[in-house]
Amino acid sequence: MREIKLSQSEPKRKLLDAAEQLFAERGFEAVSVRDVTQLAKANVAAVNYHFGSREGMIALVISRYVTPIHEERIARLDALEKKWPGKVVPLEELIDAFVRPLAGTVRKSDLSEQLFCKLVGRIFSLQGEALPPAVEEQMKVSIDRFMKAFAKALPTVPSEELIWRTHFMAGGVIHMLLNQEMLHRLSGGASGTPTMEGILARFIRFAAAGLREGVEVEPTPKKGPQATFDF
Amino acid sequence: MREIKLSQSEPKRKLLDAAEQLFAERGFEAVSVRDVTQLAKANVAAVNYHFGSREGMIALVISRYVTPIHEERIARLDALEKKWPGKVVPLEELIDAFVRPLAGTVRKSDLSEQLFCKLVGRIFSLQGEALPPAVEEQMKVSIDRFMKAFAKALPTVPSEELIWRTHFMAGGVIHMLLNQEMLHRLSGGASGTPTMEGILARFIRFAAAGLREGVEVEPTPKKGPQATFDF
DNA sequence: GTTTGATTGAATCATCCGTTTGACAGCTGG
DNA sequence: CCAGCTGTCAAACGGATGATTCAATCAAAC
Repeated sequence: MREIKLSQSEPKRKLLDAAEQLFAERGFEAVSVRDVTQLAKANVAAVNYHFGSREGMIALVISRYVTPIHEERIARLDALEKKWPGKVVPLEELIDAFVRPLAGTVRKSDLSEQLFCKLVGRIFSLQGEALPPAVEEQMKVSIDRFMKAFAKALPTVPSEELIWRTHFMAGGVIHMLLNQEMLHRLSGGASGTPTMEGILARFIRFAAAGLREGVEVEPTPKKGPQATFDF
Repeated sequence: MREIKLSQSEPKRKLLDAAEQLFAERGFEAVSVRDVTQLAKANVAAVNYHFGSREGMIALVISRYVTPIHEERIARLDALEKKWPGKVVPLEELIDAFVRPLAGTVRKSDLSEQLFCKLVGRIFSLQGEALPPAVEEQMKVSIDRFMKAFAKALPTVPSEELIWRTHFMAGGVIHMLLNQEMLHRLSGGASGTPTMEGILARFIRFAAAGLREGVEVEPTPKKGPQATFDF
């Protein structure tokens, strides 16, 4: 009998959209409640009414981005381990599963691809400073699963070394997400394929080479650069 | 318009020291002039008197960090090119010359090593948002020189590819500088050598492998337009 | 000793911030 | 009809911020 409202009320969604856009453009700290409500054409009190506080709104924006990314990471990793039963998942495919969800595969809002990436980069560069506990927990879970997968794919790399290398890799993605626009602009026509797909392919090759530095390559027939989709 | 004196007076230096420490700990945006003057035990007006404005103080802090780093980068690159006259400078030595100045070789203040690195990371993650023009120019100069050196060391890597790879590398350093403390904490005893020297050695191996991914076979020298970008 | 210019100090300004309030409208179920 | 809930709104509150004012201080030059 009791009716449950599932749909987001219209102004609340407009607030979230405005907040996402402004956060992506300027960063969390540089956006005021009044900026958001002005862009959303809502009243100043709307933020505190709908989200409790400014921090609540930020936490909601963050979790709405991180959760789908986390779930897709896990799903892709599950799919990979099912695809290579018992065997070792190829490193490039692991990196792909780890990185691609950050690059806009899961689109929740109607932000442009660049703004989406920028916001994701900002979120993941926070690194436990002001992250909601639930979000931090999700991050830890994915990191843990992928670290184990990386360790299995690179059994000859000492675990301490692997920690640092994945750390460097993470920094590379975040920096790429945050500054791809600037790189496109400054490099003029020299940055080649400006599509996210091309950037991802480049990054995966770079990160894979760095991660497996020093491991002896068995006579496994290596194919050329792969920029393939799995699904 | 108030005249700004250039000579270092005692309270001015104390202001800069306090500002450096707070900026490193909390970030530029999260520090008010009152925080700085309180820590420096100076009057609130001192900031505006000595630096013209809060932004002027920030710009001075930034340039006092970036300029020595830039100069040492250039000096190390000059030394390398003199050490290998006519020859190709080994990639690892180039990366070392590029990265080591960021890690505290040049110490201007009495900040702890971690705070120094964190501040450097914060500065270089600004990426042309609020950087003083002179500082941005210095960055462009070093990037340009090192990009040419990298291109010479890796003649078979297409220039577009090289731009992206150096970009990934830059992200790795910045992330490492900003979050090394967190990594130490999260990895517990698993992160092995926590010394900056050890981290640098790890990073150089990682970055070198990523930069020269795919080189050893079939040298196809390619020439393309060179590009500069912030780092 | 007086003058002068550079600093410092306390108070104040105007503005912005996040949040709260209370009034008001629209709707719903009784 | 009217209670009661929900959402919106203008207005205001208390606080923090960067900047400014103006008198007081102080050391050196004259």
